[in-house]
Order: sequence, then structure tokens, then C-alpha cells
Amino acid sequence: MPKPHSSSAATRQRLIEAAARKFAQNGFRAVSIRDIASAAEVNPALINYHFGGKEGIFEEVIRASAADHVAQRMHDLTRARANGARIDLEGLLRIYLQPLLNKKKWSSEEANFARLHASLINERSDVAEEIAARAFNTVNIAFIDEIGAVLPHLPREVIIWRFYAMIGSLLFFDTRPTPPGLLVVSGGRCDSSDGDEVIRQLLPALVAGFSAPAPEQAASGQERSA
Amino acid sequence: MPKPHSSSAATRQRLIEAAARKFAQNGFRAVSIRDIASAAEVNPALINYHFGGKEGIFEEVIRASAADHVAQRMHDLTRARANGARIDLEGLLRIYLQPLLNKKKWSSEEANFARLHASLINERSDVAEEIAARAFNTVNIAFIDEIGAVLPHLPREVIIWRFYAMIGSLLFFDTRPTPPGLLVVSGGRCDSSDGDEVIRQLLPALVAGFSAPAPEQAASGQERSA
DNA sequence: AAAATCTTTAATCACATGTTTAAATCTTGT
DNA sequence: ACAAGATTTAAACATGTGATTAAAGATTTT
Repeated sequence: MPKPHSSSAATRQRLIEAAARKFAQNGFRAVSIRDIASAAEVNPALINYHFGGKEGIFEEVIRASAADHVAQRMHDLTRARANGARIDLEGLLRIYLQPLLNKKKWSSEEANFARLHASLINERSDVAEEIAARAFNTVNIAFIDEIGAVLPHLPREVIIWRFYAMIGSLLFFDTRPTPPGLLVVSGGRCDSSDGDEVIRQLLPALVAGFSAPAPEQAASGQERSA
Repeated sequence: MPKPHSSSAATRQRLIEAAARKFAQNGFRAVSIRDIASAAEVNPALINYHFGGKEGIFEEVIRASAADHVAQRMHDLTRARANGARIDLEGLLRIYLQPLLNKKKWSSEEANFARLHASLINERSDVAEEIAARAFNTVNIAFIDEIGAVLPHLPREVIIWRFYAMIGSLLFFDTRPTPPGLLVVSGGRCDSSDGDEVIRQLLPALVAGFSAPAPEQAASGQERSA
């Protein structure tokens, strides 16, 4: 059972960081292993040697990013709770959104998380899907529970729907490299590249949306009398 | 100036329809021209002959889909207004969301529109971006104006933000081929493949979100006293 | 120091992609 | 029927991709 060389861990780290940046920037499919290798200033074959392939390093990137994100959010939560007494809905959402919509995109490991998340959703990555879903769910469930504690009258299922609706909005505003033409409409321009502005704009609607009454029971097929 | 043959328009149509389905299903990048050609049961070179390349046919697909969508939504709007007097916010949103979240995905040209939209957002298509943005904006602006009429107290800019937040949620729930693992969390499962259910779940939160008060003025840099 | 093992490198493979080409086929106008 | 032009076809081209290989370079162990 031979011991690994010291350089191995270093290049692994370089590759993971470069890959995280690239994948977050352009998505899984658009990034080639040669792109990653040259960004890490390393031989392309090394990514296959260390990670077994492109999907391997993507999985590793997702794992690392998710772990970071989970730890960070948990820390934020406990810290916020330690200071004052209870956190209201707005404060809770702010804790969740703030790091994801970081202004200095691509430089922040934190902000890349959202884009990796999006890349995983938009493209089919097959292998990484399960592990990533599990990783994401860890932190998401934590926040869903927190929101549920603030809105005890709402069924958990409803909160889950609204939580992922929020994620959708978030990804929409966050995942585009350049400000989209779609947001430039006559008579008003919205700069989605400014994370603080996105949060400012979204928060009131999100709070109101979460606080809305639960949807009425579905009328399955025909009308069903109460 | 020679006249085009009658078969030309037919194969063009076949190709556009096949391409629309494929692109909506898998996005721009993941679909090869050979995929499209074989789906249309046609020689691959024809797509270059008729559309000048892959981007050419994508542009054409977007153009056609957007035109369809615009016409259909306009029709829905005028018809709804013709019947009763005024449409409330919920009715308005329903008109917009209903056809996009069609249950029979991929079979409906209508429903494909949302996915093409998403493909355009998630992947970089450069050429088609401008024209597509213009096409989408046509119908989007119409609805933004309608919403503005129902919520006259809100600044247009705020409505635009919230409108695109809705689009984001929509795309999140709609664009995934298979129900995502992300939505399966312990203690509650949300089936995003059922369009009607998505609408039922989202509508109350959307209505409340749109109706929420506008965000306060941003504190630029330091606190600014009123 | 020598052997063993891990790491790195350059070259290459096999394959999929978008596109082009030149010939064949079909349609239309005369 | 014939010629001209539009359409279709099969084959090939050029490129980029993920992956593999065999040899060279390091590092550790004996």
C-alpha cells in the first residue's frame, strides 16, 4: 500500500479550483478538459489520472462546492441565531440569498455554487446528479425547515414548492454570464448583474409570496364537493 | 431568378418541426444536426442547404416559436377581455402560465416555447440572441403592461423584476426532462411534471408577490437620510 | 544506491461534430 | 424533349473532444 506523493494533492487542488471556475462560468458541457488543464497550467491527461475523467472532476467539484456551501450556511444560521433571539422570514431569506448573489462573480467560491447548481440542472450530468442532489438537499432542507418554523401554519409541501420557485428566480438572475437582453425592456432596465439590487428587488415579493395562503385543494378531475 | 421547388418548403417545415422538438428537449448544444436530420428523416446536408447551418435553423425555430407564442397569447388576451369586463391578476397570470406548462410536454408546440426560451438563456447562442430577445420581449412587454394596469400603484420597473422572477420559477419547474431529484425532499414530494399542479402551487405566491409593496429606495453606499 | 511506486508528460487513438463538395435527381419553363 | 436551375444525396473534410498509452521524471522505501 504505497503512500501518495505530496505533489499529488497540490495538483488535485489546482485542478479542482480551475474546474470549479470554468464549470461555473460556462457549464459542464461547454468546458473541455483541455480548458481546465490549461487554466490550471497542468497536463490534460492529469485530470483523467486524478479523477478518472471529466465527469469525475465535475463530481468532485460539485461535492467540494456543496460541502463548502452547507458549512457556510449552517454557520451563518447559528451565528444569526446566537446574536438576537429569532430570525424573521426576511432575515432568513437574506442569509440564504446573500452569498449566492455575490457581486464579485467568479472570484468568489461562494457565488460559484449557484452557477454550478444551475449547470447541474440545465445540463444532464447523469452520474453527478444523485450525489449532487443529496448534497444540495442537505442545506435546502435545513432552510426549508427554518422557513417552516417561521410559517408554522403552512404545510411543508407548500413551503417546498415556494422554496424551489425562489431557487428558480435566483438561478434565472444569477446564471447568465452577461446581463441578458431579455431584461432590457422599453421603459425600464433591470441590471441583474448587481446581486444586492437583485436581492433588494426580490425580497419583498418573496416574503409576500411565502406568506401567501396555501393553495386550495386541487379539484381532482371533476369538481369535488366539500 | 428561378422559382423554388414545391418540395423545398415541405422539407423546410419538416426540419423546423423536428428541430423545435429536439432543441426544446435537449437544448441547442446537445442536439446535433444529424439528430435533427434523422428525426426529420432527411439528409443532414439539407439543414445547411436550407438554413445555412445549425445556428441558422435554431434562429428559424426560435423565430417561428416566438411568433406562434405571441399570436396565441395575444389571442388569449383579447378573447378573455371580450367575454367579461376586466381580468384580475390571477386570471392574467393564468393566461400566461397555462400554455407554457402544458401537461403533454414535447408534443405541444406551445409548451416547447418555454423550453426553447430556457435553452436560449442557459446556453450562449450569440447569433440568435438578439432576434430572440426581441421576439420574446414583444409578448413579455404586453403582459408586463397588462399587469401594470392591474397594479397601477407599482412602478413599471418593479413589475419587470417580478415578471422575470416568475419566468425564472417557471423555467426551473418546466425545463427539466425528468422530475429532478432536487425536488424530492424528505417529508414532501413535489411533482413538477404536472403543469396544472405547478400552476396551482405557484399562483397564490405569485399573486401575493406581485401585489407586495415596492422595495424601499436603495441606500447607495452609506445610509442616506430621507 | 537501487528498486518500487507514484506522478507527469507528449503523442496518439477513436469518435462526434459542423460544414463542404461534387455528383445525382428532380422540377420547371420553353 | 430539352435545358436550366433547384433540390437531394453520399462521401469526405477539418476540427475538437474525452480518453488512452508508453515512456520519462519524481519521490519514497528498502
